[in-house]
Amino acid sequence: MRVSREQVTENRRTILQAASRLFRERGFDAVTVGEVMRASGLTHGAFYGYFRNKEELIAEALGEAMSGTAAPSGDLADYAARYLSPDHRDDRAHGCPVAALAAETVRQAGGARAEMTAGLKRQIDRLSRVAPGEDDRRKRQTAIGSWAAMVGAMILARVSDDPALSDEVLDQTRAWLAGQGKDHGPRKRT
Amino acid sequence: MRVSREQVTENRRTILQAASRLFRERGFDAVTVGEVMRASGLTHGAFYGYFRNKEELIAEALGEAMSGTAAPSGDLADYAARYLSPDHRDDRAHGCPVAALAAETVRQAGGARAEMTAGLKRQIDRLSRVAPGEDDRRKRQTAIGSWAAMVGAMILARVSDDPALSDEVLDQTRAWLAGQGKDHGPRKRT
DNA sequence: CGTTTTACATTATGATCATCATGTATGGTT
DNA sequence: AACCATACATGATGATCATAATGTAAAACG
Repeated sequence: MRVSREQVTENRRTILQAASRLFRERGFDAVTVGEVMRASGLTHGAFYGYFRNKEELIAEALGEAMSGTAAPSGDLADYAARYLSPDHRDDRAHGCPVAALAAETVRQAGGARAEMTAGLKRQIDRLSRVAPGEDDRRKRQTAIGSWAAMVGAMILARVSDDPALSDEVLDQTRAWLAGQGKDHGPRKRT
Repeated sequence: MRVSREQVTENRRTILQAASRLFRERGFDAVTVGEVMRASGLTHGAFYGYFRNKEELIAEALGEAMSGTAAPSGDLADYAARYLSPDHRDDRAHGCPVAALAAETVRQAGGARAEMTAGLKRQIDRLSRVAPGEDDRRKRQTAIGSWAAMVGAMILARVSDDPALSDEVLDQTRAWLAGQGKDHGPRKRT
């Protein structure tokens, strides 16, 4: 052994965090196992002492990323304002794993999808708690709709190569959500 | 020549459509050039008579897919109801290229991003025309926010491996959008 | 009808990876 | 201090691709 027991558990964490960062930045396919290990200060070959294969790394790194998501502090509008910021748009590596990786996770093997689905449920539950609304059913609906809008807006803002359009998508979605969230008293009449 | 002039232009269309379908279904990376050609009834080698490289195919196929998007008929709620249907969720190959490919297009070379950005602008303009709202500014805001929610909800619904959650995301986003769209009279008070 | 052009199939070529095999040196253990 | 277990580095291996080179047969054209 070149490395103490503690080093090993620390290395595992390092690998997972490096992978989580790199995957969010460039996607699952574009990041090679060797690259993850290099970013962790180890060599390619050491990888298979930690994980059975790349698929397992992807699932665990995604779980890591999903767990690392900050719980909403403040109300839903505050959360949306932070989420829809240019800083978040420009820092994929440390940003929301759903916006960065959900579209690719669909085609990933079971483990990764399960991790993301579990993360989605947690996120919807947490947002439901801080969402405005009359009853729990309505709060949850607001949480789901708002969350979908946040994720979608981030993806659109990132893909646009026109900076003005990109900013507009973030700003207008934020304003639109704020307008939506304001009041929704009992609405009986058409 | 084994093939007439007409065949050549038809072959080009066939290749682009096959690529557009395959890319939406499985992503840019997972689809090989050989596969696209096989799906078009030709062999791998013939590809380079039609396109300079895979990058060029991706840009053109994406442009094809973005142009093929149906213009909204009816109001925004109708459009959202069709967009957020289980049929659309389950048929990536013929569905919205933005929901299927936007997240990967970010990392693609210039041409593909430009095609998608142009498509986004067209789509926002078209949705703005049918969006409810007092003035043009507000209609555009509603269009952007609603479009973001639709794209986001589709991505979330597709990644969820829990069918109940997947259906809930579609249903609740649709209902939430319908609620949002109802009325937004002049709102001055906090 | 003969010539030329070219779209295509076939077959390399070379790069990139994921995964595996082997040797080695050091921490753990008694 | 001596032995053992193992985490690691190094260096295959084999698969998968994108891209390119070459040959061929049929369309285009005079």
